[in-house]
Amino acid sequence: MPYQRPRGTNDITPAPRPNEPAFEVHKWQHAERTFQGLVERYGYQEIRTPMFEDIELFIRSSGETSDIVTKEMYDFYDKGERHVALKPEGTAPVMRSYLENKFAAPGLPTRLWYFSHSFRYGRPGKGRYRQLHQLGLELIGSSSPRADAEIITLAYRYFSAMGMTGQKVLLNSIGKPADRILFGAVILKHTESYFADRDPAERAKAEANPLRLLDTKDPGLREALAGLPSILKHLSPESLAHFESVKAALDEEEIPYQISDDVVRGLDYYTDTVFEVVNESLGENLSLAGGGRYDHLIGQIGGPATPSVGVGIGVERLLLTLESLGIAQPVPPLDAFLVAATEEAKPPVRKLANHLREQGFKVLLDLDDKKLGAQFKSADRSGAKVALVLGDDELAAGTITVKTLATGEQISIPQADLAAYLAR
RNA sequence: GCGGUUGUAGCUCAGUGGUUAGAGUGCCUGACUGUGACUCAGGAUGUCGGGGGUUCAAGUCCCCUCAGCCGCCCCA
Repeated sequence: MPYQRPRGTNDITPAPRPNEPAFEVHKWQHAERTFQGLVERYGYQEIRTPMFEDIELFIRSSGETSDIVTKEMYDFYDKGERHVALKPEGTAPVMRSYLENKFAAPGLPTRLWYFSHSFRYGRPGKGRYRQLHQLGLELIGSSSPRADAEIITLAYRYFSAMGMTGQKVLLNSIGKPADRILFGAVILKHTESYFADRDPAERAKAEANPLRLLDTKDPGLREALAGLPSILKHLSPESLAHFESVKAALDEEEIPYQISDDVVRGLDYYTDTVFEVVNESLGENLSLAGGGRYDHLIGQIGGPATPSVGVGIGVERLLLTLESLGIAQPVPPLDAFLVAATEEAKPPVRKLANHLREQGFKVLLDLDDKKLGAQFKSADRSGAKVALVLGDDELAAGTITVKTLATGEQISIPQADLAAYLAR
């Protein structure tokens, strides 16, 4: 094998890859179309941004101490000495474009969706890739709790529309930056004795962003955190009221969720609402989607303060979850495979193929002058619903033989009735 | 980035340091003169992930490396 794909990347192929049924292109197409169909009914419009950006954009938005910035960025210098990074997430580029191109509709919140690559330089594994794909939504310009609920609702309904069951929304609020500074101090105080005899690097990391200690799996640290009051007890009255309204709006939409006060998210730009969507069948540690409100992001990258909320959905993880749940995805069928029974029938068969294609049918025929039996074999493997046979008898009578491949049943119909037969 | 584990035919996998590396399945051809799947007969296929080393001899032992998977970190 002279070459193999770069580590942590995937080929998305027309036929399933061994052990990787999720990377079949028709499943991806279905996922994209379903998403587009759903969110466009809510007024979202597509946006496409470049695959790479000035690295500063990500440092400013995600936060200098975030893991994405400190160790997971695919960055390089181009021939003009520009320091750029393959985008590690979708939100910052969309916000940059929004600011740069000023396409906001006056008087209306801006609703955007995207389907995009993301790149994260981590150790790959199942459901964890260096090149991954995200479907995302951004609702820019509303501070209403209904905006938060709209985003969460759409994420949840999307998974349902894909046939998924068992997805859970984990919901939390991390308040405003001021709340977080206060709560961070509380956390550090609470874990002071634990960190007293830890190494300085670990201590520094904790001090840089104490909130991230909350979702630790380290048993010692978990113990040290025991008895710490919930972040929800430290919210300002405004944040608390916002959180209550988000919950009420989700109840109204009948979206099930569970409050999970250890969901803190890895990016610095979130304010108030944060959430993740998980599914047991994918594994405890992998989330299907994550998002929240980021009222200060646009301000952080140099624009006017603009309240916004969004979500990113992991396409690989979505499809992996559907596989592990055994949820079948529709395979686009071929309408017919045309078979020429005799040499004389070949030109009419080619003509018929074109005729059917003009009418919108998906048809295939033999290219390699195969014998009749081999043509049927091709028909069988093509996945076509029927084989259409033209030979001397049919040409003389103006009929066509239709064989249903799954059952082997064969009937003869007038050629004039063929389109109506296939369309039924 | 850290720890563990795996890598042999298209696929699933056997293979005590000792001829020319096997099985099942799939694939190709034929029996089949107007019919795929079933049956029967025949056939092709490997850089044993890659590189180096030890040895009379390496798929097998050692080192390095690449890739997958599991756990950690983190997240989609």
